[in-house]
Amino acid sequence: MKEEIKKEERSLNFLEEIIEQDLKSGKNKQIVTRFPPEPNGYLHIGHATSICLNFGLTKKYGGYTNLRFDDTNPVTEETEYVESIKDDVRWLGFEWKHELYASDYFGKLYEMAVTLIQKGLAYVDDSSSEEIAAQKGTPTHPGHRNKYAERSVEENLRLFAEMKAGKYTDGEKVLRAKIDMASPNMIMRDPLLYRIKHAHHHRTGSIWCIYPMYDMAHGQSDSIENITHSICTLEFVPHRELYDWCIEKLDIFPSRQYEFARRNMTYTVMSKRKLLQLVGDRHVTGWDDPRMPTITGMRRRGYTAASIREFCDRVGIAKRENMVDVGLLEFFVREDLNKLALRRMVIFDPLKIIITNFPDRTEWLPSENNPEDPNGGTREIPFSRELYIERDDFMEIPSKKYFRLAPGKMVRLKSAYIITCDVVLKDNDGKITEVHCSYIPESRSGQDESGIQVKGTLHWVSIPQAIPAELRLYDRLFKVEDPGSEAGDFKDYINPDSLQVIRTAWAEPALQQAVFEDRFQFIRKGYFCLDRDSSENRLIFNRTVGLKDSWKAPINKENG
RNA sequence: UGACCUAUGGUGUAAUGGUAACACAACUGAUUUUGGUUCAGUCGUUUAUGGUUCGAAUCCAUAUAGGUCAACCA
Repeated sequence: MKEEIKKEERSLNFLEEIIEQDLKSGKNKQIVTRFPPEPNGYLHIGHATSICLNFGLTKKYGGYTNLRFDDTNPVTEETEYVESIKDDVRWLGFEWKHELYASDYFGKLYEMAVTLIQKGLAYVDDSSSEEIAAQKGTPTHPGHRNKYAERSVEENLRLFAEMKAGKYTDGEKVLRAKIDMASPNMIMRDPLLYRIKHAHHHRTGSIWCIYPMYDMAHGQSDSIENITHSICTLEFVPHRELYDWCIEKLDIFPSRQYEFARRNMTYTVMSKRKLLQLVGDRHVTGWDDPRMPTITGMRRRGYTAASIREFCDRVGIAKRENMVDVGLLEFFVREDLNKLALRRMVIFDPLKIIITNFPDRTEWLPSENNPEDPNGGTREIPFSRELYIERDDFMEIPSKKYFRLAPGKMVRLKSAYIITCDVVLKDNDGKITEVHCSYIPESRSGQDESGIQVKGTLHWVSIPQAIPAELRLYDRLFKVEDPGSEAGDFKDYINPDSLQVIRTAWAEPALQQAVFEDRFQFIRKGYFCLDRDSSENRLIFNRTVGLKDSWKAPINKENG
């Protein structure tokens, strides 16, 4: 019985366990987390994991999550990114309690630095960055202090004030914590706290010319906001010692840092630097290129927010390095889209069919919008003498398990009639130009009295009413699972066929009414959405993901 | 010749000293007016070696492998 109860519950991840303990022990009355992006790039699927984690935790346990921009480096940060990040978080379906900026705390952080100086725990160093690096030692050899570490509190106070006042040039002086130059943790070897940058800041303008480093800003900001659980990725593990040191020495609210492993995914790259290169070198059309692992790219490609959330929740988090198969992400989109996508018929590569015994008129046939949705309703689709089917849905000499059209064989046209192939017409090169078929009038969909059972059902469009559309078929951006770990430049592994454009596909007329919010399943082909490049008289669809395809063509490779 | 983090099916994540499990993938079969969906089933897992224990994926030791740290980035 105990086992049955256990099965019902989803097991807790390590952060949920910590939180439940903290709540139970009374250490925290409510949970406060933050999502702390640096506004210097666009959010990607890895950030989505962090967003879902941070917001999900406070939603589950009560409390709230702040959106805090970690904007302590004015030279790389821009307002453009702030807006895109807010837009992406909102689109994902989360609401932050407060919109905050580390730059909001520049005054307080300055005061904290002064406090450290007064306690003899920080000093102004005139060394160059090269000198500081050299004095730092190596992981296996301790570093050593220089003469600047001996400066008096008064002198440090004066110099730091002068740094703030703009008396010195960039790089001339820095403020360092006075901790331990022999620490086995390199981060603790008198880390830099403040540096001089005469640069325009996207929010504070030119008020400041000194800016705090990450370690002087992040934990302190957490503390100011009473963040209870400060969740970050594994590369910050060594920083935790310094994070705790600052909190202890400054005697401020004890936020605690916890680390989880960042999310990696096959056939893509996730680092901002690499993503920026792809955009900068024009390997993709922009941050929102549907092949990008960015939130905005995935959104344009047709991914739903719900599917991304589901992906993040069900893949889970832990502390070990991971490489999630992109197929898992695709599974969650298909799962969501299958429930809500409107079924439509589109011919990618047309083959003309003449129904020789069908009169010269148009018959409108109802077809369900979504077999998974009982309330989905139907639409009318035109049927006529001249139709298009997919070229690869016909084979002159069919292989054994070919269910589709072939000479003398019967197939059902989806929502219409059963047809038989009678004659195949070819041009001088032997290419099939046209196939003549006859239909079985009693086999009309929904009122079939023919009694004929066919193995295959094809999608089709009526030529006179067909509307042209451009299709953009996306494939993985890279040819290898982990481009970052391959020899040479990761860009050498870009998949040259990651975008296949079909200039003119033929769509059923209902697609003329497509709007951006619509999600479609082009029957037997895949899930599609309208691209924002579309215009009044030009429809462009992005393939979000193909349908799962268990059909293996025996001879010719096929089915894009 | 350092410190820290991590090792569970092909992938991701559980099992919190008591029968190694879930999802994806793969493979069978059934259903199907989408070779989709759905349903049923199959496949396959504790890095190694010692130790503690009635009992170890779990605790301990050693080894091995992978990752992180020597930015005036975050």
